[in-house]
Amino acid sequence: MARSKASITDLARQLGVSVSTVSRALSDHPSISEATKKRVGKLAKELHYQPNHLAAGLRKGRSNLLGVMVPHIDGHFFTLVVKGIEAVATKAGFNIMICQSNEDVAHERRNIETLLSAQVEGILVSLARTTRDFRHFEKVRKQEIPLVFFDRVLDGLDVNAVVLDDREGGYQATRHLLAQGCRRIAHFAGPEHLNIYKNRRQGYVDALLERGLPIDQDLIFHCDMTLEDGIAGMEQMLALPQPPDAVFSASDFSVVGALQALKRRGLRVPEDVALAGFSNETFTSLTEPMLTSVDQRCEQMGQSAVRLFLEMLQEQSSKFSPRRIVLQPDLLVRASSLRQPMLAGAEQPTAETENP
Amino acid sequence: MARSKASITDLARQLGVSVSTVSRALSDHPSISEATKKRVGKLAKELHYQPNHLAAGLRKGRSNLLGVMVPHIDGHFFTLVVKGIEAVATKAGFNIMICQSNEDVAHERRNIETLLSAQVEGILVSLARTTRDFRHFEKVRKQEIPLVFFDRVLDGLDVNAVVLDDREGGYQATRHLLAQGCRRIAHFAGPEHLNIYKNRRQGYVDALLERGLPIDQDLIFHCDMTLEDGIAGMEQMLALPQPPDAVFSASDFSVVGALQALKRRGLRVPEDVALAGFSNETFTSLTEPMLTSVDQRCEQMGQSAVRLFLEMLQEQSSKFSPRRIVLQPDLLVRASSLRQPMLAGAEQPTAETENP
DNA sequence: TATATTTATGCAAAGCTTTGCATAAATATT
DNA sequence: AATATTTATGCAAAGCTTTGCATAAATATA
Repeated sequence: MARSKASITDLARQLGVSVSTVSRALSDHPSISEATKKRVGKLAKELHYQPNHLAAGLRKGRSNLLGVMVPHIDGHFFTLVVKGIEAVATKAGFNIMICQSNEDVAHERRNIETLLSAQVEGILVSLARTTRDFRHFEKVRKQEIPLVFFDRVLDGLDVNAVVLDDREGGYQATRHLLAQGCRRIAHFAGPEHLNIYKNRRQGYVDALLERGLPIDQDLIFHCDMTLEDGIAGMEQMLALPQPPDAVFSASDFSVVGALQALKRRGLRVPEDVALAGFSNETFTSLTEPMLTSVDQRCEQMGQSAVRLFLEMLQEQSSKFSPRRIVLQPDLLVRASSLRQPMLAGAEQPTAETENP
Repeated sequence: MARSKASITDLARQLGVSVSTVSRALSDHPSISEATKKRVGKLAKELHYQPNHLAAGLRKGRSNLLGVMVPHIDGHFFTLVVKGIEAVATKAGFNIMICQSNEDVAHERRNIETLLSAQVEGILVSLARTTRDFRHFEKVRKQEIPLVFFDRVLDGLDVNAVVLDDREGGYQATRHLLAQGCRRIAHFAGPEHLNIYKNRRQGYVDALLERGLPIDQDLIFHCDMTLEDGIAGMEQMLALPQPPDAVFSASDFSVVGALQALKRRGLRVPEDVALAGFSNETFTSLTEPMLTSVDQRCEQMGQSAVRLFLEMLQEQSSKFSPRRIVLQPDLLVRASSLRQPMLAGAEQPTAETENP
């Protein structure tokens, strides 16, 4: 019947009261009598009244929108981050508007425009791989809109960010392998211009040095972290006069490659070569043996990003002290690296096994 | 300097022209002189003017927002669908607002409210597992807002939807196994109240019957499709007096379980038992052997859903003829089911190998 | 030169809410 | 009974754009 959209004005007219009364009644304002509140509520339901957020947002200067930009939605990591973002944002009364940069700066620029136009109250962003230029974020700052980076940030930039302690992840994984008795530990390293890979390698190096072990460049294999790269890397390692007894890979994909290469050669994991990866991808629990990996706290990263945004919102943008939240990785020890049976439930391999 | 937000009014004042002129200049209206357009454009850039979509949307009655609701964002399938949605929606000038129902009807109801309040111009939704009641969608229809379901739809409901032909997927997979010479084909079936699983099983049944083979209930294992279920199912099958020579599982997860169980027993895949799964999960290309699986055309599903929405938008909601788009699955043949070496590039196993 | 046409701009309303201030009615205070 | 207080409601502006209609200026036509 009633073709569409009833507005607050319609309600007012039908009830013979003013629009302000209706507005206040709907938002449960104390100076409206219970009686009218009920009448208004009843009619609202009957007419399927739907508050118009656009109008309200316009008037109040608040959109209740939170913009999110990721390089791409697919893939394990960003998906989970977005899940975390959605959860917290929703709870705080925000709707999230999502877009992908497709790893492309031009896209990124355009998306920022769009988000700003949509009057988002904040922007959470993980940079495209190629982004080096930051002018498009200037505008955001000019408009004093809270901006939070997550995972991918340019080093040295004084911005709000939540990142994983990748170095620590690499460090823990390597230390764990050492604790398992491995002494020639190889590393599959990713593109060094991405800080995440640089840091993971640094953790690996730190752990070895701490133990007084040399850094053997032959044991470091640089690649793009694909499964195929993993196979190639493993084969290269096995061809060495003194092959490694463990591999810490900066990616789960390449560690699967290593696993396949080893199996093909009839070598046993972890007895002959122990394996550890990074990211805790779904499939790490599906291989045989299951793969030890470093969990990146994806959901928590999303949650922290939103919380940071909410805090900034509180502070009225007056205090301008960029914070950086560093999340601690979580080493998940599984069969691929377990040479010495552990006590049940022990997921922190470091502390107690520290001394030789 | 200029603390924040310049509006069209500010531009008008500073230029000594009216707001309407500025508005038209910005939208490149033909009746504005090039000269003023340039002046306006210049100042707009200087002041970092940002059009306010809320205000524009309010005035035009168009929000350029498209609502999307999925049961959960994580996981292979929905992630890819969302990716597809985002791509097409963005191209059509829409921003997407995303929310999760967490497989919970109450959540779903609330989300619908939120999306409607946000004045979305359409809603794409995949139902929560538990949804049986549809009153919350009534409101959407009342407001004549285009509503498109994808993947999960209640049967018999006369709504716009884009779904996969799950029966065909099961049918093709089974037919392929038959063509590979398998004759005792087991099936791991999912919860029957979900039409996707029911249909996949139906495809399996149809293929067998077509070939004149009996449906052996001992060969059908009902479960929740986890990896563990797959192990259990496989072991149960192997204990039969006459074990199967192939398994078609309605999920990739349980087929990995089957693979593990087989390996543990020292049985070869595909020589002793051929395997095929469903969903083309990432890890299907990471196992050894790689797993044959049915691709669900996730991205295409998202794209189709948006296109359907756009069409409805065109038709002014006058013509009310719910359409249903049925996507054809794509059987990806990999080593786990390949007993007879195929010609390179042949991904359709049916047609040419039809007759015994 | 007066009239018709074109070109460029302005006025003001509308879209839906929210909200400060004012007002009317009802109740409490003396 | 007159005044003060409380309670409930209304008026009108504001938030930023868009747009139909009107108008002024400039150009073309007769």
